[in-house]
Amino acid sequence: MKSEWEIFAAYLRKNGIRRSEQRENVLDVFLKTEKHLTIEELYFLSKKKSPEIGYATVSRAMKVICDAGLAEKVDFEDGITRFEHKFGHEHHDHLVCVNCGTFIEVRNDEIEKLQEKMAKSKGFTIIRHKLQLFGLCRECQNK
Amino acid sequence: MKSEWEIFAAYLRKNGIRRSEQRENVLDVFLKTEKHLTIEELYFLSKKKSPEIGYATVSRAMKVICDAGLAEKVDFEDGITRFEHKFGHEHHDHLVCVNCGTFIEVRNDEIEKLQEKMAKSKGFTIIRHKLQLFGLCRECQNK
DNA sequence: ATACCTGCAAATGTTTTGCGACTAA
DNA sequence: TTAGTCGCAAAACATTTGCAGGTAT
Repeated sequence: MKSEWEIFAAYLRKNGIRRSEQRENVLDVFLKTEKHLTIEELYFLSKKKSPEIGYATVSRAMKVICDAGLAEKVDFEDGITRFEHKFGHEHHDHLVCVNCGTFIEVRNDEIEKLQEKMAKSKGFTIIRHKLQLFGLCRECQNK
Repeated sequence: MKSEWEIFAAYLRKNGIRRSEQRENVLDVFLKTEKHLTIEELYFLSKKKSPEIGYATVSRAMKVICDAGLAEKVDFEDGITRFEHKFGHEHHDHLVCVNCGTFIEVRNDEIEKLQEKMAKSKGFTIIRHKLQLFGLCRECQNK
């Protein structure tokens, strides 16, 4: 199985995109952090390796990384875009706590099947979907 | 059963918010349009009744209208916020065509139940949820 | 050499906020 | 009278784009 880096290299080659230290540092930071990072967080973490890096470069790097299929944007409706790992992670939905902001990734095949069925009955072909459950996590309920 | 206007009036009274022609015109436009309107659309439509109205006033009015439980923000990930009717409309999900932008409102009780179950198993209490299925509608598939 | 890439600053695009004037209650 | 509202312009906010100089291939 190909690693993220191999996929990235192949994507760059195929699209005539050059290698660059900054972009690779952004990817490295992204891959090493098992958390949904914002561009701002990626920016500050990348600064440790590339102190001169600009916000725009991080933004551009994440676009390439998303296009390469390694990352995906997530929007929890708080106005900030986060990125989650895509490669090697099967599709999942999110349970988001509206109080503390923590979230859990969940998956339910039965729901996925029903979605497919529902779309088909309306003549739609689903390309992707987004299911977010907003509520209170166990801890926040007990406060 | 209370009408939207009665609910609105009650909400204003309860929260010490005054009546205003502009706000009522925005609400009137919103209620009379069975479509997911953007602030910009609401702004232009409201201008017909209140030519001097400002964008900010429409934005502020929609906030009050949402708070009163009559409208709800919808985000189809195209960067523009739309508003849909909430009062007297039961919860539903959206099937959105990524090609032409049209959408259908759908509802599936079985999915709702499974969501509840899934959340409960993780200790979450759901307050609201959002399910969006992005794909191609019948017409766009045949092109 | 030639595109691609970079950091910076400026631009973008949508929505919100500050302000002095206005007005409903 | 007085606190909520208004329209306008400016601010806010996250992200993107233009540009002139730098760099991988």
